[in-house]
Amino acid sequence: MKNPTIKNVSALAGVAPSTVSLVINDSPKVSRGTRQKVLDAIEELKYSPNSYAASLRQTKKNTFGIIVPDIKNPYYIEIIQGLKDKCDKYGYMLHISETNYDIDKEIQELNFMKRMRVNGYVFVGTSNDEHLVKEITDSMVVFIDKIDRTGKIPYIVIDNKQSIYKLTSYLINKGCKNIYYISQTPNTEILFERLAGYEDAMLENGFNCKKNVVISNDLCLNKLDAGYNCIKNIIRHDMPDAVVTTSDLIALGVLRGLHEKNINVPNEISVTGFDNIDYTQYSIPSLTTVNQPRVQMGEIAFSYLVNSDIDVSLNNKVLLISDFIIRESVKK
Amino acid sequence: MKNPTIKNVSALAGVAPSTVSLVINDSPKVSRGTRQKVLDAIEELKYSPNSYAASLRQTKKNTFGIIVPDIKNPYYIEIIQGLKDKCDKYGYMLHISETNYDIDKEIQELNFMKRMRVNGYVFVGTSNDEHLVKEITDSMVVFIDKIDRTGKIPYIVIDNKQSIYKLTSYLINKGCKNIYYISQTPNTEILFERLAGYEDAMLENGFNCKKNVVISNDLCLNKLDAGYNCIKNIIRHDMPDAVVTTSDLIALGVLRGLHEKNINVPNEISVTGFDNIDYTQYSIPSLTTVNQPRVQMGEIAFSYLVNSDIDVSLNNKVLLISDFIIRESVKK
DNA sequence: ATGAAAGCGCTAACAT
DNA sequence: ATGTTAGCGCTTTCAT
Repeated sequence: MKNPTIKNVSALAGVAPSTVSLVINDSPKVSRGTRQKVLDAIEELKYSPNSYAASLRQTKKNTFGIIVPDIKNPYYIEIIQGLKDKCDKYGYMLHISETNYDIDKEIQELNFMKRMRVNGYVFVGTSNDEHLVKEITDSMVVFIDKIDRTGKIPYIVIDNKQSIYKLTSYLINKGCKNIYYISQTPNTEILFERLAGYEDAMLENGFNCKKNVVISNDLCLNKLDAGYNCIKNIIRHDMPDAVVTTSDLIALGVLRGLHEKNINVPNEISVTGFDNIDYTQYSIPSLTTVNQPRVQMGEIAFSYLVNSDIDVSLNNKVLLISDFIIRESVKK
Repeated sequence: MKNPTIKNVSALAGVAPSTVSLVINDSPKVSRGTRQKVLDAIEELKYSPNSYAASLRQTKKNTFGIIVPDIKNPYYIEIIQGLKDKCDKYGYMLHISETNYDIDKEIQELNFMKRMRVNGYVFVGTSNDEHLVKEITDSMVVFIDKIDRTGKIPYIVIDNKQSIYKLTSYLINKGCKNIYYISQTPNTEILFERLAGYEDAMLENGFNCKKNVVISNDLCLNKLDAGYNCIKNIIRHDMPDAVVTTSDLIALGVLRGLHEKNINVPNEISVTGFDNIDYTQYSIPSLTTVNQPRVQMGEIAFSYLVNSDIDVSLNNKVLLISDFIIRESVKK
C-alpha cells in the first residue's frame, strides 16, 4: 500500500481510528492486547503518521524557530545546538533560518515561519528590522546577543562593554599603548557597547582611541578575509602594539595577515578575539578571547520559550558571566 | 482576531474561500479588482496561510531532508548551504538533521522526516545503517561523499582513492619516506578508498605503510583534538617526515601538536588535510589539502531530487574533479 | 472569473 | 477500554 492512513491501520487491526491514534501517542488507556494488534498492523503496512494532519488538528504550540545571520560562523552553530538539543529532548520542532545579514531574506524566512505556525522565536545577533519583530506579537520572542529596549522581550547577553573594557585594560597593563580596535560596522547595541568598553579603557589611560577601523557590513560573511585585509591596511602606515577585535574569525584573519608580514604575535603585536570558538585553542598562536557561553545561551532561550507565561517585564535580561581567556596571542 | 483563517478573509473581502486560495497562490485567473479586495482583507486581518492545512490537502512533493553526521564541521555546512540555497530558490522546504554518528539519533531523525512526508533524502558521509536507507523505497535518495553498491542510489563523490594517491605520491616526490596516515576508523567505502590510495603510493615506492594510525570512532566529533593527540603519540616514538590526514580538522590539530613540540612545518614535517574548508588558507602554516567542491555537491544533489524520475540505474555515479591545493604545510 | 461542496488524515469530545 | 463523529484550514473539482 502506497500511503497508508490511520484508517487503513484501524481496518487491518480491527479497531477504531481513534484507538490507533491513542496507540501512536502512547496513551496508557489502551489494553495490552489491542495495542499489540495495532502495532502489528502499523508494522505490516509500514505506516507513518502524517504530521501535517496531526498538527492541523491539534493546533499545538510545539514549534520554535531560530534566526541567525550566518550559519557558517561556528559561534552561531553552537547557540543553535544548545537550543536544538533541548528541542529534540522535549519533543519540540525547530526551524533554523539564516538571513545572511539580508533584510529581504529575513522577511522571507519570517513569513515562512508564520505559515509553519511557529510559536516561539529566537533572534540571534542583528535583526536588521526591529519593525519585523514587533509584528510577532502573538508569539514568544527571545533575543540572544541582542538587546531589547522596549522591556518586553527577554534577552540573553554577556556584559559586552565590561568584557572588552577588562580585556583592553589588561593589554594596557601589559604595556600596550597603540591599541587598534577592529569591528564590523557597529550597528547594534551590542557592538556599541563593545566599542564603548574599548574607548573607556583607552581614555582612562589617556590613550588615543580614534584609531579604530571598521569593516563594512557586506564583509560580515567573510570575517576571516575582513580581518586579514584590515590589518594589512593598518600596518601599511602604522605599527600597533595590540589589536582588539570583535570576533574570533576577524582575529584569526589578523593573525594570518601579521604572519605573512613576519610580524610576531605576541612579541611584536598582541591580538584578541571574541566568542571563544573551539578552534581558538588550536590556532597558532592560540587566541586570547572573550568567552561567550553559547550552548548555555541556547538552552536558556529554550526555557524562556517553553515558559512563555513568565512575566518578562519584571526580569527581561539575562546577563551571563563572561571571562576572557588568556592564551598565547597576547604579551605575557 | 487571533488566528484568522481563509474563511475570515473571504468573509471580509466578500468572496469565496476558493477565490482567496487562488490569490494566495498567485493564480492568474482572478480579476484585478477581486485580487485587491482580497489582498486588503489579508493585510487587515494579518492573515497568514496555515501550511499544515495546505500541505495536508495537496500531498505535495516539495519537502527534502538532508542527514549529516556533524553540523559543526564546516565541511558539512557548505554542502547543506548548496542544497538549501537551491531549495529556497525553487520553493522547496528542507529539513536538516544531525546524527552525531549515532545510529539511534539517525533512526529518530528519519522517523521524524517520514512523518513530515519528506520526499527526497540526501545522506552525507556515513550512514551507520544501510538497512535504514533501504526502507526508504518510496522516496528519492541521494548520497554525497558516500558510495552505493546496489546501483540504485545516485551518489556524488570525488575520486577519493586517486586524490590521496596523488597527494602521497607528491610527498614522496619531494623526498618524504616515513609518511604517516591519520584517519578516523575506516568504516565506509570512502575511507577505505582513501586508505588504498595512500597504500598504493607507498607500496609502489617500496615504503612501509603499516604505520598508519587510526582514531577511534567516538572521537569523530572532536577531530581537532583527535589529530592533536594522535600526532603527540606518534612523535613520542618516531619522527615522520610527512603526515597525510583524512580531514582538515585532524590536520589542524596535528599542526597545533607539532607547534607545541617546536617541530617546524613544513621544514621538518609536511602535513596535509582533506576537504579544503575555508579556514585552511588562513591557518599558520596554510594547509595543503584535497579540495571537495562542497557547495556544488549540494547543488547536484538538488537536481537529482527534483528530477526524481531519471533512470538512476544507467548513471548513478557523479564523479567530481578534485584537485589538491598546494599551500605552505608541505615541503617545497 | 467566481462560488459551492467535498475531503486530505488526523485528534478530541463524547458516547458506550 | 473502545467506537462514533465532527471538524482543524486548506485546495480542488465541478458548477455557474
